[in-house]
Amino acid sequence: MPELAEVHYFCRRWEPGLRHKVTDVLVHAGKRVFKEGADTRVTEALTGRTLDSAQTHGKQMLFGFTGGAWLGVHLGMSGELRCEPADYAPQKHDHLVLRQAGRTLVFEDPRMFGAITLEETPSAKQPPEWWTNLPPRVQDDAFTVDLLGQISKRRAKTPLKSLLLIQEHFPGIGNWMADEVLWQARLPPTQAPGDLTGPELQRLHAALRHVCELSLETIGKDWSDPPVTWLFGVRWKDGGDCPQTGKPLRRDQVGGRTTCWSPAWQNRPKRWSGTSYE
DNA sequence: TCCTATGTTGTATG
DNA sequence: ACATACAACATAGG
Repeated sequence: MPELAEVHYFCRRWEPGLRHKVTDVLVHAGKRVFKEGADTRVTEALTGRTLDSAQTHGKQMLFGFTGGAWLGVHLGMSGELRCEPADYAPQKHDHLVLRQAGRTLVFEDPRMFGAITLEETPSAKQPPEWWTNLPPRVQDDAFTVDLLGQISKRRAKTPLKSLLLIQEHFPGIGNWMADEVLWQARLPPTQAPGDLTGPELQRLHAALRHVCELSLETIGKDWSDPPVTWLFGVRWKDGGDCPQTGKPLRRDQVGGRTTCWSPAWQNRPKRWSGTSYE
């Protein structure tokens, strides 16, 4: 499930635990989701500590605890965070469970493509370096059209769809959001980024911003659907029609990922070589 | 039974 | 060195 907006939603599931002490930690030790021995260190690091902060950056989450313990969470393909009653009985795929007096915070991940890291710093005000070194968010001021142009030049021939999935450049964009952005920007998924014109880069930038912001306000806030005018509502299975043209959507493999798009809508005007009206 | 899946990483290939 | 392609990971559901 989890892309930018879903990650934000799941992060908020743990917010009721803020300012409350962790009384007990239950771990499925040895599971692959735990990186660098986090499974053996997490109990001592978090028991008795208070959950102090919760934040997201793209698909990454960071939970800060008093005393400078930092739990990094990535949901992979099937991860979820939930807040359950204090007497909740952990299930098969609940690999990390934090007990508090009034509730139980749960990390569940059946497919185990997720990741849990644990790092200690001198204080709860000093996040780990990996966190402070993350690239600008798509929603940040630092994510400019100019930056998008630079990225597009550097990976000039990578299919646009594949480019948008590179977390180093577009943190939080996943398969459905990439399709949505391309559809809203009216650009074909196989488009070469290096050939994008100025106006097309502007459109791509605007669509990235819009899709991120609006999905955070809907899915990210309360799991409600984004506008029915989006591709989102019809992209999930075969047989859907383009909300703009009414014509059948196509599903192709692009860069190894299923890509839903509307050929008649996501096309570029023909141009004569050697002329430039942009 | 076979195919698909909202992700990432390591390896092979060009 | 660099970019791109693809298998692999583990599980559930259609």
